[in-house]
Amino acid sequence: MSQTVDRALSILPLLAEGPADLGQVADRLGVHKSTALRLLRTLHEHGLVYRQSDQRYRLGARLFALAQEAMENLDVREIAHAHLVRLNEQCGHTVHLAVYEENEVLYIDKVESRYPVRMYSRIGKPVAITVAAVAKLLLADLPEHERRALAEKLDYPMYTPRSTPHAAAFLQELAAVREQGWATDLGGHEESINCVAAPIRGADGRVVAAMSVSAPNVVVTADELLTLLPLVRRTADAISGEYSGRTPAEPT
Amino acid sequence: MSQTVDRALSILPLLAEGPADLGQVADRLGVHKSTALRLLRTLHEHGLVYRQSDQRYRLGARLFALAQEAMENLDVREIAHAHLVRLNEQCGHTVHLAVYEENEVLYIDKVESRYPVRMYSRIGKPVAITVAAVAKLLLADLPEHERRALAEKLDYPMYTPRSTPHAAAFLQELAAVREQGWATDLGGHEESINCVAAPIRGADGRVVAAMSVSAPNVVVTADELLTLLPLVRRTADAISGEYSGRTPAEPT
DNA sequence: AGGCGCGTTGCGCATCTTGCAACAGTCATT
DNA sequence: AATGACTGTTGCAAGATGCGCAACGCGCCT
Repeated sequence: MSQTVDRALSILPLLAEGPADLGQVADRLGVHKSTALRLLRTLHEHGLVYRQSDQRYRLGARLFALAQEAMENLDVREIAHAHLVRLNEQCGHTVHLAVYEENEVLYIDKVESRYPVRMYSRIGKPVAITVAAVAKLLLADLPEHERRALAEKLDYPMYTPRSTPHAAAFLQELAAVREQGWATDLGGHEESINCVAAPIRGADGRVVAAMSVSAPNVVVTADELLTLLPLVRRTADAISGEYSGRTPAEPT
Repeated sequence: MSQTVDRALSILPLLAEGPADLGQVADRLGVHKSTALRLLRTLHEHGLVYRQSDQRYRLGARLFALAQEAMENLDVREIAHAHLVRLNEQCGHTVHLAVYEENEVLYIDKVESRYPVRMYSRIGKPVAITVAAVAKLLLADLPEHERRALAEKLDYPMYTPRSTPHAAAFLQELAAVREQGWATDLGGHEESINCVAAPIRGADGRVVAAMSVSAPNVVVTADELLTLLPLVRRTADAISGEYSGRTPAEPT
């Protein structure tokens, strides 16, 4: 809506792919070099862009700081963290917390497994939305039309033979998840990794976040992991209670 | 330099403090509501800003994704990661990788301790620049005038009695670090936590990153931690060699 | 030396942004 | 139920602001 800002912001994803010099930026924006220069300068002043020694531009440090601050300010995250740690102490596996936002599901907290074999994931990284257990819970709670629209729009990459293959299957899965109130991912993303997840609800019953426990086959079988379901659900409910203000946590 | 972009970007740190509604944003920017609205819309389209259910604005998901991508593209990080993991396997403690950029030092990678007691830190979080071992190494390598200017400008918070108290002491410490080629932080940030750090150098000998091993007193004493110094330095040198192209790592 | 490529600057024109004023919802109050 | 206050939203005209051009400076390679 605002041309100048629009152009300036378009630089960011472009630089996310890797460093670029002034000419490249100007070209890919379709503007004159002098224009690109002024935009980059402004971005630079705000620390969103960094000029490395070879004069090329990279994304800057303030971006990390911003993302960090933003994350710390999420109320769910703050409330949930202690519960996640406790759950990790009890079962030892990797625990994740995720939220849905604008067609994406992303991890906003994580407690690492205490077993030597760990799964790869990073806070802030968008989740494999068609297969992850937490994603299923978050999407299952969207209003009907929004859910359908999103499902149609998504790609369905076959990470493994057990990945969700297409929109129809996904919507069916979401319906089931919505019914049962919990979700799993059994080798749908990485062949040897299973997850169990439960929803965290706000005062109005809407799902505001989802949490999961993940573990590789080599540590526990899928069946063994499923025995943790009650524990996971109890933890999620405890967080829900505290988040919606029903259970006043210990004062801070 | 570009007014519109400047204003738009000023919204981000503002929202980082917490959600705000249109009026608040307009006020703090000192512009008309309609102006603020258009800026927010543009930010929204790019996903940098999210509109939560109560209509207030928050920082958006794409910000995380961008920060994430930016991090993944740092060459040092990519090269170093395997080495950090190996070091962690050997000593079991928390391993950090940090870089300097525009007056800040920030962690760009981390391998968690395998001991139950862990220190708190997060990738992307700015480091306590006046006390952290990695910060000392990175700043010690700055050109004389820049180093001095920065030292004068910094705050020197007394996290503990052993924190660096003022610029003079800091500059002296940096000189020593520069000489010996490694650095420590013995309880300068958290009373019970010690770190040993070593520099990673590019082909031209400049310090491009720094890595450290950290452990709380309850796990190993400072003296015991210091016995790891040779190992840390060897790891750092290995990364330096690979980064500067001298040691061609296994092909990707 | 010469030429090429890149980043940088000043400037006039036109565009895009701005603030206004009026409108449309939503909620609380009377 | 009607009133008022509040917030977010739209169309518009005036002019400040960002735009591309062309020329310059600089380092690098031939």
